[in-house]
Amino acid sequence: MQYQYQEIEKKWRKYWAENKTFAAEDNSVKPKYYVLDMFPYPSGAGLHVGHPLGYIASDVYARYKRLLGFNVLHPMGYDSFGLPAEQYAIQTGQHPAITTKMNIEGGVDKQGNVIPGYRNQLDKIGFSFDWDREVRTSEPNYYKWTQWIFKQLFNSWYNKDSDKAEKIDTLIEHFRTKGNVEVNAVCDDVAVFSAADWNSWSEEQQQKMLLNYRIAFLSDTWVNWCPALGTVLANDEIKDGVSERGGHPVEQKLMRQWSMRITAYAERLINGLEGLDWTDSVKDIQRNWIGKSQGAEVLFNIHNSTFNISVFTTRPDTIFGVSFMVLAPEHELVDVITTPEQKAEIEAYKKAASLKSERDRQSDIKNITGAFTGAYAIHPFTGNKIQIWIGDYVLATYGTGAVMAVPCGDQRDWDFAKHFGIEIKNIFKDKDISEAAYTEKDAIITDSDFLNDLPAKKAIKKAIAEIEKRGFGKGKTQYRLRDAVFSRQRYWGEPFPVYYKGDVPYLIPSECLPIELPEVEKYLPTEDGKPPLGNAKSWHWDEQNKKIVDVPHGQKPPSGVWGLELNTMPGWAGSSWYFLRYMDANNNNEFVAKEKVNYWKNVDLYIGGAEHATGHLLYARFWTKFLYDLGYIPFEEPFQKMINQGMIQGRSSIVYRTHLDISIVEDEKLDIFLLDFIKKHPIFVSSKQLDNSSHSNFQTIINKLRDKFNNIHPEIEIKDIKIYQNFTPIHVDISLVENDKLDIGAFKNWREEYKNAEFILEENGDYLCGHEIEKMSKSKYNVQTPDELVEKYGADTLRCYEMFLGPLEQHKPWDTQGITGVHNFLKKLWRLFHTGENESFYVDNSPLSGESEGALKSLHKTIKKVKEDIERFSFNTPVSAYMICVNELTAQKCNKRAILEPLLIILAPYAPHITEELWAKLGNKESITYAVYPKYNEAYLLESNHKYPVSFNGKMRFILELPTNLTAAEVEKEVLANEQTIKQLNGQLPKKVIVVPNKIVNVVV
RNA sequence: GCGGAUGUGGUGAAAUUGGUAGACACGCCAGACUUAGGAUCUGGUGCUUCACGGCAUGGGGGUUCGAGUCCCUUCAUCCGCACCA
Repeated sequence: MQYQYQEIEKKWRKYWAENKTFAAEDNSVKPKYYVLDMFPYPSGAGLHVGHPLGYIASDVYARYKRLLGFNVLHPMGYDSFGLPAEQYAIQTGQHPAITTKMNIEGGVDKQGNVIPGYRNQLDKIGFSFDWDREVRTSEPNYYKWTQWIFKQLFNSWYNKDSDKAEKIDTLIEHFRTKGNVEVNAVCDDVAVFSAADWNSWSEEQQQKMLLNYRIAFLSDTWVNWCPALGTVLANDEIKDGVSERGGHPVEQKLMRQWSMRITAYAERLINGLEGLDWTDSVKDIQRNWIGKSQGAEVLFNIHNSTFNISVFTTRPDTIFGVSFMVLAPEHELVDVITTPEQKAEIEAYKKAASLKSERDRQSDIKNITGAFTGAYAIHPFTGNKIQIWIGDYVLATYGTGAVMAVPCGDQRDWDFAKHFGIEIKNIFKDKDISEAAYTEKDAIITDSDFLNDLPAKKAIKKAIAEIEKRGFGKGKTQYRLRDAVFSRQRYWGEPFPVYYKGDVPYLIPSECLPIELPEVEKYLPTEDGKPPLGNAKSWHWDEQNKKIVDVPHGQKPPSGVWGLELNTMPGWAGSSWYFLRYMDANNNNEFVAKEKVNYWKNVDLYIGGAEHATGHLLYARFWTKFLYDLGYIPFEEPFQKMINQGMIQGRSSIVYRTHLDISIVEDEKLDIFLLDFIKKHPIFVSSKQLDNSSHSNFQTIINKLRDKFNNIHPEIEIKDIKIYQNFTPIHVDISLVENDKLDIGAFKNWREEYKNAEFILEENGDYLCGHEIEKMSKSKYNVQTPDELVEKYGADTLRCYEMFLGPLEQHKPWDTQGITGVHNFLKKLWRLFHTGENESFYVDNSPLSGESEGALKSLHKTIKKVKEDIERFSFNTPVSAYMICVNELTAQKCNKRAILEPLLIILAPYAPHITEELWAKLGNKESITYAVYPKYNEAYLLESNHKYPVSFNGKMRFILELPTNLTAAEVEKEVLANEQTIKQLNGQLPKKVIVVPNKIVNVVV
């Protein structure tokens, strides 16, 4: 009986779905294990073989854990809000909800394209997802809770004293009784106020003050505005100065926006990384992104002015080396301090700087520019007057937007000083600063009053202490991380549960959630530039009746009715907490029930791409810490262990096109026929013949085409005919190619213009394509879908092959050729169970006898190897181990149930369908999913002899088989007595003999 | 510039604590069986040499009886950050 993978796989997928085989238990005495894949965005293009790579690995692990007796949570869902569906909606008018649904469930889109549907594609691969827990971020019953979490963020502030988020009520109480004097909060700059002040304020004034403290807050901020997408973008959504999606330019714009005070968590986000089992690379990217630096904030008075300039420095020890100051051109004091004589120059510089885009400013770093304000600061220690400059190497958005320039210790300051001829004072003992600044921290400070003779480390401490003592500054930690902009001017996202009285935001009561996305006529901004929700008919809140009401455009709402928020939430809102929802996906009363989150806790294994390092992974950690602070969940880090799978690159096939080169006896009118003929007869040269124009086929084709041309145009006399020796590489659809061999017939039908193509072939008559490794994309015709492979080889083959390809984390090219090897392995496995007459199912049920020693050894070696490999997340090596085992058992003609049955269990995580089938054929009534992973027995692996490789000076010369129970001395004796040794020594005396028992022997001569 | 990762046959790769480099596959070569095969099976296959042997884990150096593995140095590719004071 043949291995009928199509039928088998269909049968078991049906069985699993009907029996809910993979449903996780919420109340179980079993230990829990939570395996999660990164949330996919369901795009219309569907999956290619790169996407399921991580899913297969996590599925193998999930199934493996079940065999070990764990209660495994392995869910899947969709991050279904997002730009592509909305862009499509703008183009076609189709509601993004419809597109999104189709992308998940399949169908035919408006342009007639068949959309395979994510779910259909996933199902074919045999994943053990618990589909009853599926979530979609764009479903109201999901985003209800995203809105609810937003409300918690709005209703919280960050208390630095307790170092956690607290309910805003505690803050209000504090304001009411004590004002804000003793409040130690992460907040915007606010003036001091008393309890009396607070109590005297109007509701509006109080609300506005609270916005300075809330963790979700509304403020006027400089945002990255992307005109092409019509929305603001977060820093992590911008790559190289353009939008990550679509590559559109981005500009800075001052807008009133929702933000999240993620900066409050900067320190905890850095510290929390320590205990995580993530790659150093992703941890570093996050540390880098948060960008912690420690130093001091120092105030410099301005000569003849009441103003002062605050600077942040990481090197307060070099304060005696300050020889000038530089402000960012946007610094608020620039206009105030500039002297009348310098006004013109400063204005010109400011203008020039403002015209430069962020990108130009970055790319133009070699060009040193700046202008002198004419003003002077007073050095706080020496009292010296120091020049104040402006320069665009100082960023307005970092620190205080001003620096104290120490040219001897900072290269940028040094360059600036050199360029403008400003004094460079050396405060480092015995260091030469004539060619460049000395930026190492190992120099001894000199010429610096109380810091003299101290190394940098000690001097920094002493300088800060002195600065604080004298009251013109303090030690400070600065972060590069910015608060995250949380509004998007788009339609397809979560609506905010917010309405406005004037410009003060108020929350919709929790019992009224979700606030569902309204219908709009078009998905573009309104004519007066408001976000798409401005097009909605019903988008006002009736406070009294607690419902959304219709207020016609241009009309003033009646009293008690207020406009709702027009922005929507960004993509990362829904994905920042989805892993919690899987624990309790259908709960209508809570975002997750306490007892469930207490049982499941955090994700144990998280698999996905490394590209989310600064976005999703940071935001999800932030929200997790926040929910922990408020006591909703019992852990602070969402993803304990993470593996970042590598990208699977495409392997493009290339054909080489050229054409005839004909010259005729001149007749201009006929040129058009000639060109047409040439165009209709493209010539493709097989890749190995490119340098071989002497190939007889070249002449054959020339002759053939000449005859053909003469037939059509006998009146035209050909002067010369040859093949143009310049070959254009063209991507050809990989479905027309197998093992680099082109299916010529299919190729001719692929494109109308190739119908009459001619081919210069290899000797054996094949057309061989060239190939290139590049990203999988439609335009390169190199996309390999899992569906095709499942069709051709089965899901088990695909699963094993994707794992077999190489280490999960590594980037690797897709090569379909190798898949047959894995397919053959499964066929061989099948044959082990079909040794009866006419290859019918047969296994030997009799107990093992002496001659099964080899089989036992093969089996137990494999049990051990596979277990160890999976546990260290080496997903590729177990496949080889299975192959070796099946090869050995085949050679031994083993058909014993006692051997084959455990083999099925250990293989089940990789090849679930075929193992279920054979497991059932063995007479088992329950799914193999919950079988017990076999214990490996060391005794079967013990050998009586060991084959010692015998080396001379480290070079292996021969193998000597000796009993394993010999001592090192006995082994040495045996080796030295061996005639091959005597031959190798050739009369020389061995200096030393190294014997590692049951490993190696090395003779030193 | 800073930080991280990766370099092993024609290809994907393996070698878990330093101990036979190239397991397992693909591809290729030869053979068997077939009307045929993109089916199945057997054997061979790092490079070099007629051979004994020699050379091989990006390059150079070191530690060691022994290095793909540890240390130093250098090169290449990829990723992240980049006037962050």
